[in-house]
Amino acid sequence: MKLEKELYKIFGYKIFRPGQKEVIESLMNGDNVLAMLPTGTGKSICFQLPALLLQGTAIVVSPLLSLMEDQVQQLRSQGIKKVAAINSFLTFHEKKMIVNQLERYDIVYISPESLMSNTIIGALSSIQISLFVIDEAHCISQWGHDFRTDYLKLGELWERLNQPPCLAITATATKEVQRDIVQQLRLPDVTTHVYSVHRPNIALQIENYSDIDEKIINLIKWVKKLKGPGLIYFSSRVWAENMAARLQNEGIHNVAFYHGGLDNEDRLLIQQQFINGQLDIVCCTNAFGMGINKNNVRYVIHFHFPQHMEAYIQEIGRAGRDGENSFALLMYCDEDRFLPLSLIEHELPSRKQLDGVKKYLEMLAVSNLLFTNDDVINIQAQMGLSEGALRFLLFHLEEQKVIDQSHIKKQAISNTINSIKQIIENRLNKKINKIHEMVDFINSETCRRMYYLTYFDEKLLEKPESCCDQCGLSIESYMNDNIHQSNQLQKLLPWEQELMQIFHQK
DNA sequence: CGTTAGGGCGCTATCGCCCTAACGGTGCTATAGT
Repeated sequence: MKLEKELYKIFGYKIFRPGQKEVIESLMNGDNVLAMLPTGTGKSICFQLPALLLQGTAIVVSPLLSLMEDQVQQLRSQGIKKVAAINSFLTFHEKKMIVNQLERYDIVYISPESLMSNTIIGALSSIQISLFVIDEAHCISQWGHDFRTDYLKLGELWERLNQPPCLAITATATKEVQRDIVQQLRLPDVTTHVYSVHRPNIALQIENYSDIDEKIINLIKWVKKLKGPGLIYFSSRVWAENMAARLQNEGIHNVAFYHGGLDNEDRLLIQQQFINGQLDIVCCTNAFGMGINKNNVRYVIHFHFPQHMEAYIQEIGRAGRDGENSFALLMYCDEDRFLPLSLIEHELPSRKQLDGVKKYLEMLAVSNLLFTNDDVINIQAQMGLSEGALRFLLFHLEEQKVIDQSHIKKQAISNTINSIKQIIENRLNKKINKIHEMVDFINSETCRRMYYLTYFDEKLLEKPESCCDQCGLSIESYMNDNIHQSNQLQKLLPWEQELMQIFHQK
């Protein structure tokens, strides 16, 4: 079959981008596939095209509501109508309508949380599933182990659905994350199509500052000089908001902030304004990024450094998708090291909270009481657990069968709590290690590009002309032309300026 | 680490100061009925 012909007929593209055809052919062949394709190479085509060609319904697990809505809308605008997203935007009635006739759809987008509902699983069991797709599959590894544990149940579900061809697709995953994805999904055989994370058109720079005030002053300097549009990453919401205001006070226009605390409407608005070019700069937390399809982002600044190399690569990778020269700047000062450590520690239940849970469960068990929804609420309130931590806890209590169909196994409580403590400790160690890797990268004195490629088990084959601060790069090409000129003029004395103007005839 | 919220205290205080503890980032869901 001529895949190119179908590609043209359905999507209007004449040729495949690197990797797309290979992935599609493997899927059409019935293989399970792990694919890592660079950002901006049209990852969704990899499953959309075979989903439309194959018999049955493709299930696409997607991490964000906005991603699902985006893709459904895009497909519909291309005349592909048999697509749907099952999520909380739907009314009960709408949801029921779709679930009752799932087989009529070619592609159904769904969150891992919705996917775990018994109604949905029941409906899925009775239809033919063409593909089981995990979009942004690094979420399994990055989020599944902590605050979105439903990601860890996908493997079991896939088995229950009789193992239809599975595609796990992402832009950024180390070898270790790739292994984790395959293991969590319980894929017995997998065909991997892994392409380079190398982004030659993004120049890398890291700067050290003695304290936070110096950093703020320099951020303002950089932002005034750099050619936009740009993204500035912070690791707290308050910082993102305050610096957006500060930049506006400095006379920089079209700046907004974005973080998970905004309501859906505002988030959508800012995304749209940034994509449409009405905003030049977004000060954001790591909430901003996935699903932002903007080609011409010229720079990404990290005011705070991300928690691991993968996140760094993901975030700087939002620059220069059009292939034009772009700039990634990381601003570091020593006191930054403590924030991520403390974030991590509050993420999972503490030992004290776990001891409290243990007491609570033993009390229920002694009285021969069932574990009800009220108990979930009580535990969360009494121990002061975040929602993420609570879900982490429930996931492991259920997985280790301390709580099984509302029954509590008294003999297992103590051991399980201990083993959860162990899991948390391992998890913390891993994450702290990742932060150290990040700080090592920042403090290293070798080529930045070679360093991160090595981290992803790749070799630097060809060094771009404008590489990194260690290899030397000419910053001028990333500057805002107008401001660059006026800065030069400002340094001149008035009579020099006049002379300049005469000679340049401006 | 830095910021902030909240409690205690002084002893002219429905105020102002100081100290301490807590927090800091990512997202999904809701199974009924006019």
